[in-house]
Amino acid sequence: MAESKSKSNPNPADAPKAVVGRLSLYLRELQHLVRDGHETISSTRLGKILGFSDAQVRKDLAYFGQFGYPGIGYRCHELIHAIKQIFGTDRQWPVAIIGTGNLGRALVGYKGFDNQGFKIVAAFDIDPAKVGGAIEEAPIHHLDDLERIVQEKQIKLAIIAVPASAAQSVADRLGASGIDGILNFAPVTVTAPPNASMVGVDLAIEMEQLTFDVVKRSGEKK
Amino acid sequence: MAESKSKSNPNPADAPKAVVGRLSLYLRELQHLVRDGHETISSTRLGKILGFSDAQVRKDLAYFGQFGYPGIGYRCHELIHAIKQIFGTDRQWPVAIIGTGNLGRALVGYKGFDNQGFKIVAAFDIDPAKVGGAIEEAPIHHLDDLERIVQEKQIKLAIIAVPASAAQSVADRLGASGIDGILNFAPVTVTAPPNASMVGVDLAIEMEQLTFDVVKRSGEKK
DNA sequence: TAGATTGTTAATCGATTAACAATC
DNA sequence: TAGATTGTTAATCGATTAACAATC
Repeated sequence: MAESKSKSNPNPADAPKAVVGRLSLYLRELQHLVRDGHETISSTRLGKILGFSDAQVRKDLAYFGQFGYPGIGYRCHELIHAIKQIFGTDRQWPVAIIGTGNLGRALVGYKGFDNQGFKIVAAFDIDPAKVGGAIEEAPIHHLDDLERIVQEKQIKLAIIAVPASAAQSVADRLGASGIDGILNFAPVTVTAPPNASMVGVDLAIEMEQLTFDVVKRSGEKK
Repeated sequence: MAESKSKSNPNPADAPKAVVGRLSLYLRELQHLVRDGHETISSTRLGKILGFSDAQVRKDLAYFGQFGYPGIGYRCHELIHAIKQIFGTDRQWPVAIIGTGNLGRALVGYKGFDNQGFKIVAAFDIDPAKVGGAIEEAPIHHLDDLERIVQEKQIKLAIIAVPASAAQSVADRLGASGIDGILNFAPVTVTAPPNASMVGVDLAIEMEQLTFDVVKRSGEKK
């Protein structure tokens, strides 16, 4: 019954996936702009850099609030702060990683996570030779200790970097441990546990998207 | 003037990006289905597994041809073959990787690439201590030898795994060397060289997409 | 034949773009 | 004030869904 919002005030939760994806690109670009000494940026310029229209930039941001100044544009620092709040990355999230093969180890050491608000605080494996060790600062625990460590360290996010065959069962265990979000690198369709969100990244699929474009071009140019 | 195609025959090159993305998911799922012994699959079942409608599956595939059998569904093997042809991954693509840090090394060893038609045949770095070595089977060359090796090994695809600050200049050099497609892991906006396609993967951005969902949910549930 | 399922058309839905009054 | 630029509405464009004749 507390229905008082102005009619034309899109709700952030209604933002389409595509908009949220671009929001990340805006944030990344704004951070580069600040490093280059820019105080403000217009929707036209920001769009040009990223290959979007000025209208799209403004519309996208309008889902989340009114951040701009007519005649001026957007103040970079201010907008960065606002977007980080939207993503929840104005604070640091402790993250668990499951699987310490090539990819898992590389992800633990990936500096881009730290910079953007993610800190990998624990790794898990089932190989007794690895358990007890550590990668960078993160201790490697046995997967059987997942629930305990997740509780102790208040971990809400996890990264799956195990073979495809193990991915679903790991996802289920993560759900049972109370994890809220899972980033899945295993190249397989995994059903998200109830109450958890999931994002999948398949590296071979990204390559396929590329070859499709390359093959398409070579067909046209012939 | 050889304009004889039936009017309702969508051109593969017209397929929206979203459709091509799902095509990769269909391929991946079909491969799993074959491994599980399935001969055929209906659009309804395939859609259900991936969370799409039956109509969407059929419409997506229709961009590329008529692959189904009314009353039967799609023959898995046949459809896999057709999709691989569309992506050009019915043959093996030699791939170069630039940057042999944590991520670069992990990508060279990533088995998912081999399985899907990509073989990393050369790595590049500018660190004299690394040049001359090798990762798995791939020799590490100096970046200055890029053009020569690309020609010799007929490399068409490259992966950028260098720091953000170096990404654009590496992309430019790749373009100058005649590379057709670039998969960029550096967390920065990179402009594709003329005549080359580019796909970007930003791992921190994928995590952000996840936290957005997690934050959204926690807001709703309160 | 009856049942299953496709490919395609038309209807619906959603996202992007264009335009402009309001604002600094 | 004149110039720049926003937020928002309406118009356009594109993608998804529903429905169904055709087919096995």
